[in-house]
Order: sequence, then structure tokens, then C-alpha cells
Amino acid sequence: MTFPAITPPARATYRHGDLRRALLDAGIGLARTGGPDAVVLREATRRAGVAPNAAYRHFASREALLHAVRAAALSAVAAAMEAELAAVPAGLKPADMARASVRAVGTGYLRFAQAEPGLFRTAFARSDVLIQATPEAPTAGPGGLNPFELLGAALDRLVEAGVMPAERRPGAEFLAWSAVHGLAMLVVDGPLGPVIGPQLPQIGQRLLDMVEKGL
Amino acid sequence: MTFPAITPPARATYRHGDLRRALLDAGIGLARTGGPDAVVLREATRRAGVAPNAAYRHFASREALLHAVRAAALSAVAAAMEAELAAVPAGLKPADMARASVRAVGTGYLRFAQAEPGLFRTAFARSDVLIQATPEAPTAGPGGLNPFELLGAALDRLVEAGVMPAERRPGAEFLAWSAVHGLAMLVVDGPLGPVIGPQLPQIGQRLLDMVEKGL
DNA sequence: TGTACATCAGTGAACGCGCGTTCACTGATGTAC
DNA sequence: TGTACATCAGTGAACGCGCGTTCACTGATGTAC
Repeated sequence: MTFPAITPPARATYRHGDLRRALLDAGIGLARTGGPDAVVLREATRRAGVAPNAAYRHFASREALLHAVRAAALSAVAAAMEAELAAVPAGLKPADMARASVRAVGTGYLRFAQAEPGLFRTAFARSDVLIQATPEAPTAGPGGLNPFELLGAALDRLVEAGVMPAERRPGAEFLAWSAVHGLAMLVVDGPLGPVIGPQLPQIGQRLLDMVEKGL
Repeated sequence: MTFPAITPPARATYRHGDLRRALLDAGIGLARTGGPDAVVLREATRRAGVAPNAAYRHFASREALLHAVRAAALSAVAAAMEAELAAVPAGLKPADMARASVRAVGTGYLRFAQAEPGLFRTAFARSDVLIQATPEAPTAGPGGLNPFELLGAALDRLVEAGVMPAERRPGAEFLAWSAVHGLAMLVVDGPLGPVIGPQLPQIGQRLLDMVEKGL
């Protein structure tokens, strides 16, 4: 009877198998717990059960790993939005449907921020390079759209349904995004966490009311 | 003819004079350039022209210095808001006056974020302890109110002037703050910087329109 | 089917870095007599 | 008006830490013949 170590998993072979994936997963785990600053090469290799410099076979630098983790986090945000969108009841009138879609996108965003604060902070943290999807680091959700595109699509439906005048459409994603992002940041990464943490869902819905009325 | 060094300033005496102030100023300078992570004890002492451990006469730890810097940054935000408030023309009707006050608070916030991104990020960065004003680290502006209180006061005027129904007042600062904060963060510390940096003022005003209509 | 060899994933050891923080100290100041 | 002394601000040297990254290497794999 053998007892393979759990952390790091015992490796039968000299080759790891899929070290890139293992490092990325470790990085995601670090980001979940500690946000972007916690994504550290040495710790990722430790978790993968590998020498520190082995990481350089798969990532050019710490920054490259962080970039991949960030893309994964964005993809998870998109997935959370899609889950909310899927829960919108079918058979609504077009106008109600469009409104519900915008709310779903916002609600998914807020839910994700609360459920995964570390990943949320990582997804939207400051970065030198503009985060951009690559084949190895996709930012889209299962449906193929990234968070920004999902919001844009929802706003488009608002125009199509005649709820929002077309001339107000350009730039509307910045306004809606700002509102929701601000609340999420203040709660997750700022001074409002202790103040309104548990009431986030209610305040979130009030905020979405405001956006809906104000757009 | 003597040439006193500029950095660090030559000290005639063994005693510094006001090292606490010098360290705080150095910390503020670091935060301006690099945000909260750049506030580093050793660099602050270097700038003050003093041995690294001298800081411990005035701050219990790096965290304590950062706390003081953060309070100073909040105080500067308040001052920026007050400056906008002071620019509101007198003689408006109460309702217009109240609306203009809310806009002024928001505009001050956004202006500050754009003018001093490092300080802005420092003011609202994640922190273990809830940032709280102390006699040594005041967070208020010249008028005696901190940013949050200034916003609250502006919203109160909205109710007094009959623009906003009283029952919607509770919690309204969270909604208004979220919208403005989100835009500021996305531009200053997030992915929207390159995208809409220069148009911040216009988008900011549209955002304030949305808040005004939506509140 | 077997063997030589190129490829390249992972190793082991080491580097320099800047940081926060502690220790025992020294030198200027101000107060008590 | 002068002197002893307590106070405490700043010094000098050192600590351990974890990090990113580089170097020359070794061992497993797969392909060409």
C-alpha cells in the first residue's frame, strides 16, 4: 500500500505532465486567498511540487503568470454573469427581458465579487499591460463573450427593445460598469466591507434600480 | 560659501526638528508616485536623511506610517470636494443649489482621482483596520468634514430642498459613492485608464446625470 | 525491432535585492537644584 | 548663573526573510535510421 503525498502530489515521473496547468491552478489558488500580490512564482512552484526555476519553462516571468491568472479570473466573472443570465425567466416581454438581462449582468458581477473577492481583485487590479485575451489565456466565459462584451450585449438589447434611446447607447457600458464596479470595490477591497457587507445584495439591487432609471 | 545638500537636506543639529512631519511628507510623496505599496519605511527615512530605524521613534511600524499617509490622502480628497463646493454659484434656487452640491462633491472626487491617482489609490486601498480619524491623523478637510460626511451633507440638502423623497435618503450615499468611485477606480487603477482617460470629465458628468436621475 | 541521438522539462545551487525590525549605543536638550 | 543629570531622538550594525531570476546540469522522451 502506498501513500502518495497530497501536497505536493507525488510524481511518479521526472516529467510533471502538465506543469503549466498546475502552476496556473496554484496561481489561481493564491489569488483567491490573497489577491494579485499573493500570486508569487516561488509559492506556485512549491504547490506544484517543483523547483522554483521550473516555472520558467512555462512562464517568462512572474508577470506572465499573473497575466494568465488574471485572464482566468475574468473568464470566471463572465461565467458568473452567464449563470445569472441563464436564470432570467423565458417568455418575458422584450422590454422586460432586456431590463432583466442588464440586471443579470450586474448581479452576476456583484455576486462574483462577494463570493470570490480575491479573484475579483485580481481580475480588475492595476496592471501595466492592458489585459488582453490570448489563445493560452482566454478571458471569455463558456458562451464566448468576456464580461465587458456581455454587458455590451445586454445594453444593446435595451436599445433594440426600445427601452433606451439609441443616442444614449454609446459609452453606456462605462456608466453601468462604474456603478457596479464601485460598489463591489468598496465592499470587497475598500472601507465599506465591514459597514454593508451582509446587505450587499439589497444595496446591489437598489444600485441597479438607480442605473436602470438613470441610464 | 556652503552648499547644503538638497536631498537629504543637511541637518545642522543631531536632532532633526520635526522628523514625524518629514517622514509623513516623504510617505505622501511616495504614495503620490506609486500608491500604497510604495509607502516604505526605509525609503521614507532615506528621504528624510535619517537612519532607517529612526522612524520607530515616531511610528510603531510601517503600517502606522501608511495609516497616517492614508488619513492625509482622505483629507486631501475632502479639500478637493470643498473646492468644488465653493465654486457653486450663490443665489441658486434651493433645489438647484442642492443638486449642484451633490454634483460638486462627485466632481471633486473625480478631479482628485485624476489629478492625484497615487494618493487616491492610497486613500481607498484595502486595509486591515478601518481607517479612522485620530488627532494625529485627521481625515477631514479644512471645513472639518471628511469626504463621506461631505457627501452625506449634500444628500441631506437634496432632501431638505424637496428634490429627493426622504424615504430614499437612507443608504443613498452608498449608491452615489459607488458610481463615482467605480469610474474613478476603473480609470485610475483599472482597465479603463487607456480607454477613456482624457474623456473622464465628460463621462464623469454623464455619470453624475445618471446618479441624479436615478437616486 | 533495436539503437543513437536531439530535444527539452525539470534540478540544484546560488546571486543580489530591499525590506521591516531589533539591539545596544551616543549625543543634544531641558529641567532641578 | 552655573552644574548634574534624566530624557529621549537619532546612530550603527546586524538579523532573517522571501522574493525573482540566472547558471550549468541531468534525466526522460520521442524520433530517425
